[in-house]
Formats: sequence, C-alpha cells, structure tokens
Amino acid sequence: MLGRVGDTTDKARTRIVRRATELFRAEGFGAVGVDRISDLAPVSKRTLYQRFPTKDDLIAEYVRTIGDTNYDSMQDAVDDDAPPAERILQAFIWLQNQTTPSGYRGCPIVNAVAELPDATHPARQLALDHKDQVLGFFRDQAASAGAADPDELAEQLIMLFDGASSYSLVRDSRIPPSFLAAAKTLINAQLPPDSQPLK
Amino acid sequence: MLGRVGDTTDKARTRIVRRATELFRAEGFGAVGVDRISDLAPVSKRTLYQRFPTKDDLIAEYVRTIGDTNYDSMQDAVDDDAPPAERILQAFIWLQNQTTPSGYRGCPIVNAVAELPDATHPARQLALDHKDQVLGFFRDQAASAGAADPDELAEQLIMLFDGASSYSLVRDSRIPPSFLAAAKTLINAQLPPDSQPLK
DNA sequence: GAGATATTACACAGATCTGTTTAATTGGCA
DNA sequence: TGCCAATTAAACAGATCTGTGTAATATCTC
Repeated sequence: MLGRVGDTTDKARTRIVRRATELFRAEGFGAVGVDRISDLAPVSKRTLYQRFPTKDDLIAEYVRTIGDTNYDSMQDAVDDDAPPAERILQAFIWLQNQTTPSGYRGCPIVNAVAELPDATHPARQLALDHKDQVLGFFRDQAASAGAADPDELAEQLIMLFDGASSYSLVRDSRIPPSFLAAAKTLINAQLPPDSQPLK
Repeated sequence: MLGRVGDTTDKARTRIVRRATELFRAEGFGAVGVDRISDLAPVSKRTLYQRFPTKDDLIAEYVRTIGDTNYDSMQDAVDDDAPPAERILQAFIWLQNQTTPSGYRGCPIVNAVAELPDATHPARQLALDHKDQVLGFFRDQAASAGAADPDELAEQLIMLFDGASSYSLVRDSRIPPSFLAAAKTLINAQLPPDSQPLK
C-alpha cells in the first residue's frame, strides 16, 4: 500500500529522506536536484513526488530529520549520571568530535535558514524548534548546576556552540581546544561560589 | 575605455558589484541569477560578462568586497584611543547593532562558505582571509590588554562572535545582551590580576 | 492464479540558468 | 563633424530545474 501519514515502515520514504539528507547536508538545497535524489535513493521520481508533493516538503522533512538526529546523537554522548556542568561539556565534546578532522560542512540547521530567505518556509519553524531544543537542554543543565542565570548562560553557550561550527566550516578543521576552555570559563563564572569549578 | 585591471573609476563595475552584493547577501548565490543582477545594476548582460567572465568571478569579488566592507565598518565603530579590552567590546557592539532589530541574514562570509562546497573555489580563500583578519584584530587587542593567551582568547571571541550571528539569523532577532556579558567574562578570565576587569 | 495497487521508465511542459552571438546604438574625443 | 570603442537589446544555444502524463511492469492481497 502507498505510504500513508504516520506509516513508519515506508521503505521508499526512508531511502528518499536518507539520500536527501546526505546531499542537502553536503551541498545545500539549490545545488541538489530532485532527479539526483531519486536516482540515488533509488526510487523513481514519480514515487518521490508521491511521498513529497514538492521539493519544499522534502526540504522541511530534511530539516526535521537532521535536527532530531543530531539532538539524539548529542544526547547519546551525554552521560545522564554525570553532574550537569559535566553534561554540558560532554555535549560540547560531541560537537567537537563532529568536526574531526576536516570535512565538516557547518551546522545544517543554520545553513538551512541561511539558504531559505522566506521566513514563512515551513522548514524555518522546524529549524527554530531544533535550536530551542538545544537551548532548553543547556538551560536545564545550567539550572541544575545552580547557575546564577540559567537563561543567560544557555544563550551564551549556544552562541559559542554554533560559532564553533562556523569556525570549523570556514577553516575546514577540527574545533580547537579553546572551545572547551571557553565553555568552562562561561559555566564557572555562573556556578555558586561553594561549588566545585570545572577545570 | 573598457574597464581595465585596477581601474577604480569603472562605474559599471561598481554598480554590478553593489547590486550583486545586495542580492547575494539577502538570497545567496544559487537563488540569484546573473540576469537579475544586470537588470538592476542597470547594465547589459554583455557588459557584466565583460567585467566578470563567469558568475564565480563575480561571487569571488562579492566575498572580497563584503569582507572588506564589514571589516572597515567594524573598525569605524572602534575607538582607537580606548583601552584594548574596550575596543574588543566595541567590535561586539558593532555586530550586535548589525542585527537590529530583525532581518539580519547571518554572516555573509560564513554563508558563502556554506553555499560553496568546492574547497578550491576562489571565494573560499577570500573568506578565510577575512576571518583571519578579524581573528588577528582580536588577537592584537588581547595581546595589548595583557591576556594570558592572546591566541586562545582570540579564537574564543571569534567563535562567540560568529555564533551570535547564527543566533540572530535563526531567530530573526537582535543579538541579546548575554552576548556582551559572555565577551566580558572571557576577556576578564584572561586579564592580569592587577588590571581593571570589564564590567 | 486474478485483480488491484504501487512502482517503474520515459517523455514532456514550461521555466530558468549561464554564457554567447549579432547588429544597432550610444558616447567620448579629435 | 566623424571616427572608434563601448554599450545596448534581443535572440539564441544548451543545459538544468520542478513537476506531470502515460503506459508498461512489478508487487501484494485475496
């Protein structure tokens, strides 16, 4: 039967999204045509358009998927039993490892927003949702760690986080150790005086 | 006479680059055709191709121009008589003001690298040159301020800097005050104990 | 095995893209 | 005025793009 809404066993759909993810991630939306995705899926173009009526629908699904995948991957790198400040650092180390040693193409969510000037594009909201999810994680950990202003610290951390992505993208090199040092400095500046600072 | 190399009075060339800058900046390279640039310059397509044999040449010129323009604009916002740590903050305030109150499209240099997967594209080196210029500014100021490790601090600052751009891009909102607070925290953490900390 | 459904290959429409060709026209300068 | 280089408009080539129409083939269910 043709893939219905909520069908989690639609193999064609899965293959389409997987290939689209690889190609969009590496080259962006404009540079990747629908034909190339369907050829590599492999699936006929007709089937692709059966699952995704327009390319923009596929782009939106890509943004949703890569956001969820990245968040899950990051969470997998975080030890739930570690102290909250350590958990933040583990997330930072995860990002650093994503950029090893070269070939990193920048944050796919940020890149998507950059390539979609139309603020009403459905993918734009999904991109924001993802960043809010990451921001929420930082905020929750900051609060648990006893940060003086968890919202402020979370904003600072996500700016540092995404800036490190840009750094790696432009230089095509691994995020440097100064990245983790900066995270520690920002966190320590907000920890209560009686707590053990990160070092 | 037809615009020669080094001709600084080539009005057609100037108009082409100016329009290309507006359009590329707002929409990216893929979404902007050469026809649209020439129509708006206004200049015939023939003249455009006389000045820039390929679109990639125009893209490279755009990256060079926007990098230089932004760096100059940032330097104009920096008071040469202020202490070095203050000069860094003035540069950060400049970036914050670039994102007011919305409509910011992210760092054009980072966006250019994201949209040009080919690492040998001439614009890629120009993008790196620009970021090295900004990094060098931060390093010089950090060193003048007596930072413990000026290279490390400069890396941290440029990561925070570009991350704030991404933050503003994704959220279509002004960079928040926590940005400046983070810069101060990172700077203060490296200033000599006997110096006056930023507040 | 029969019938319904899904997928395939492939041509096609219509739009757009980069870059070129051609011929008419403009504008500066002697 | 008259020359000459530069610019213009416009059509064009050839490629690519998104999305559709069609008819044959494969797959699944009963």
